[in-house]
Amino acid sequence: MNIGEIAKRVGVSRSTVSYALSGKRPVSAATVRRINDVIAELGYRPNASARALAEGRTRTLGLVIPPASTRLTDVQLSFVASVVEVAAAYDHDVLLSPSGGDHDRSFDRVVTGRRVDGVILMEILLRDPRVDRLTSSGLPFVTIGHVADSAASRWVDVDYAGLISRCVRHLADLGHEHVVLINRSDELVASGYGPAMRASAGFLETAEGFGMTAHDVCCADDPAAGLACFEQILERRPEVTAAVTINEAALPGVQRALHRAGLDVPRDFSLTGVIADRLAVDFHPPLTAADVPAGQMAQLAVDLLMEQIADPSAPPRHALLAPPITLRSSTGACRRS
Amino acid sequence: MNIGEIAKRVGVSRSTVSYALSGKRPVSAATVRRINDVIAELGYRPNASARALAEGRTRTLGLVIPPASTRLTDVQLSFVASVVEVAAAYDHDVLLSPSGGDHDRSFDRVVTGRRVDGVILMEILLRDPRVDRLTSSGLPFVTIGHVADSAASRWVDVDYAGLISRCVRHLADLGHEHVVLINRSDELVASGYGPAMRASAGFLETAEGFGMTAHDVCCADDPAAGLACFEQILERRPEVTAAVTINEAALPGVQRALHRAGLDVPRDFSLTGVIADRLAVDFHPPLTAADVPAGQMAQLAVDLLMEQIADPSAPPRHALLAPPITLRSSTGACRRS
DNA sequence: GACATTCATCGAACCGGTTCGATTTGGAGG
DNA sequence: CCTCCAAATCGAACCGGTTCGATGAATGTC
Repeated sequence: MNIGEIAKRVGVSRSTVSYALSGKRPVSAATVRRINDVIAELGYRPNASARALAEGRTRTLGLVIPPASTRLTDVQLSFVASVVEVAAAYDHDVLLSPSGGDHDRSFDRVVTGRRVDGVILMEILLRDPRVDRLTSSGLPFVTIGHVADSAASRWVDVDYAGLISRCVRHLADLGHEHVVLINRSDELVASGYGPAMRASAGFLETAEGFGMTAHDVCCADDPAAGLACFEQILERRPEVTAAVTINEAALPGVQRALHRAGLDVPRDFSLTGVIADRLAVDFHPPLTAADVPAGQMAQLAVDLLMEQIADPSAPPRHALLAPPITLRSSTGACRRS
Repeated sequence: MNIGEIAKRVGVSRSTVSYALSGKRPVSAATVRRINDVIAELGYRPNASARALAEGRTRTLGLVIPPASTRLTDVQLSFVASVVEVAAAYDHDVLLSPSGGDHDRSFDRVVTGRRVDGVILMEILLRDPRVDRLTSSGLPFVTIGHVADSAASRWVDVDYAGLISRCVRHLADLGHEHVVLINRSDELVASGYGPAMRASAGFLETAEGFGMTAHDVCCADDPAAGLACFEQILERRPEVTAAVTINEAALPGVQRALHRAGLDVPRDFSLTGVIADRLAVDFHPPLTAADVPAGQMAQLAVDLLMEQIADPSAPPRHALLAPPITLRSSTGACRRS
């Protein structure tokens, strides 16, 4: 059942059926109704491949995700789900492509095979070869996170440097003098992962500005690493009274370490950072933290991408999100001095 | 740069280029080399839409996921990532479609627009309209979880009934007489969600067989609900000495409730169930539990789907996985009587 | 040297839509 | 009654591949 079959049954030409469906040229009301009747009766749906070939666009967006081996975090997951929903609101579908930078057959297929009209690239590095490939391919794309020459490209990011800086200031206001940053994993930092780099920079700079002693430590993205890492901090730097973190996955371990050490939050120790709301409220006690607004980022990313697809010559735009730091119960005045 | 351009530059016909690329007819070695040279030089990639139209297949699989509003669980996420990777190994891409079960535009587009060669349907209900739609559309599909008339369809599932039954037997062997099942949410049970129904059935039946008193309670999929739900159990049924669960999201709350009540695991209380390994090992103490093998399920689901796509007349196959219950430290002999 | 056979390649049709220019139809205006 | 114009519709070309039957050249056989 193709468009020719519909045309034959209605007794019109294929082009008339096409115009009736798209509305790009006027078709008499009576004809439209007959066409719609037949279509409903036969359950006809236009073939997406044929339409894509003729129109030169696929109504599909590519979403490049980290490979399964890099255990996706909770935030990433909800970002993916949100992207799919926002795209659906634009009547677009989402094609997934796992890419770690290496075994990139999938990335190749998606980018060079004109399978998609645009791409959203998650988890980019400060210098990322995939960004170069996309740039030279001419395919519209938006990155989550931004690269060095950010002005020329389209991106959405969370202002890790600014947020972490504000967290440190908050701790300084409460009288803390010895603070630590629990960052993401060694590997991520080594590979030039933006959020980790910027969090570290914002942390050290601001702490120095307030005359605090500050250390930043890397920690793998899992509870066990969080436990080990935090116990080491408590042992080696007993003077530390507050921690800032962007490592959500390590939090359960941090909590256990605090509990084992008999430290009460916030009486004996303050904890804050950039943590998705749903994790922050489930912590014990609920965390004073800035949200990672995955849904909002997805909305913005798709908006920016659709804008560029509609008008490739539009000037690059971007969004640096700085969600508010919500005061909950995990930070308090420093009791030690 | 299309196939005609390549053909012109090499000085052969379009069909020769096509055959050289697909290998479906012999082409002289010299010609193949010249074609490959030109292709490499121009960076040519065949247009996926044109190929799909001509071949009648898209080399794309559809993956129907729960909508973002239904917060995806950790296990679901890693399942999605695994499906994408397995599909990539088959040189196929994955198109995502969020579907809540009703008349979904996205689901419609994917299913009826010949956008995909086959579909994997996650989180199906015991009676699911989407299964009927797919069946009548003739599109190959595999479900995660199985419906009532399971013999006629293709599916992959975890044997929740059997696994929960074995968990209960394990607790019976340890001398427990009063047990509780912490099930998934009310809504899921009400809508006929297979794993919840089967877990409940296996639980009650087996407990009865051992002469235990057994209660199953529903609990929303988040830590707060887990806490509230478990505190209520401890208060209303103080005789209970062991719990079985399939609700991973509620676990942190259960842990806190146990801690608040001053109950030590496994000395005072035993806890087991079907829990993804990565969560089970991070629990304190590590949980005796059956894994939810998301990666293996993804592999099997894609295998089954590709098999059906290759030969639509192949007899339906399915896989009911019963991963081993790994003994860790969360279950022990009953101290009360 | 005539003929059958194989190998490499070509040309055209086809997949199912969209789109452009051309054609038909009907009504208004002179 | 003829002309003109706009509305509605048609026919053909096109998007970029795949595939089938045909053609021509080279090889092998007797």
